[in-house]
Amino acid sequence: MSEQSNFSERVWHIVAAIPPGKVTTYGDVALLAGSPRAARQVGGVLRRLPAGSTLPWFRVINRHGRISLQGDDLFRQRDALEAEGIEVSDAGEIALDKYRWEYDR
DNA sequence: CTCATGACCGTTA
DNA sequence: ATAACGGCCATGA
Repeated sequence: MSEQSNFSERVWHIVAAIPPGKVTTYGDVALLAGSPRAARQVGGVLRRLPAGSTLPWFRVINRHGRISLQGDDLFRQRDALEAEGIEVSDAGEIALDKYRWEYDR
């Protein structure tokens, strides 16, 4: 009965399920949301999150294991990840092999 | 309805 | 390793 009506809602549910200390990619979220080619739109959804949202948007990075954001947003995402034990280089690189979230079920 | 945008990705060089 | 290019497609104006 939990049929999600639209892409944005599916993205919200998936991102909300990423456990602390883990990350996933835009492409993986798109895949789980049922639109394998809509990785770009995942970023669009996260960019338009309502102010005050508690969604852990910072646990989504790109396929290279790098933070896609620039400038101040890059620093904020890096700090949020480091705060839960994820190692991030100054350039914004994360070891996907080590921190990638495996969705099962 | 059309059009522009873009927190992406795979391929190619 | 980096960079350019084209395709992709949900969203908002």
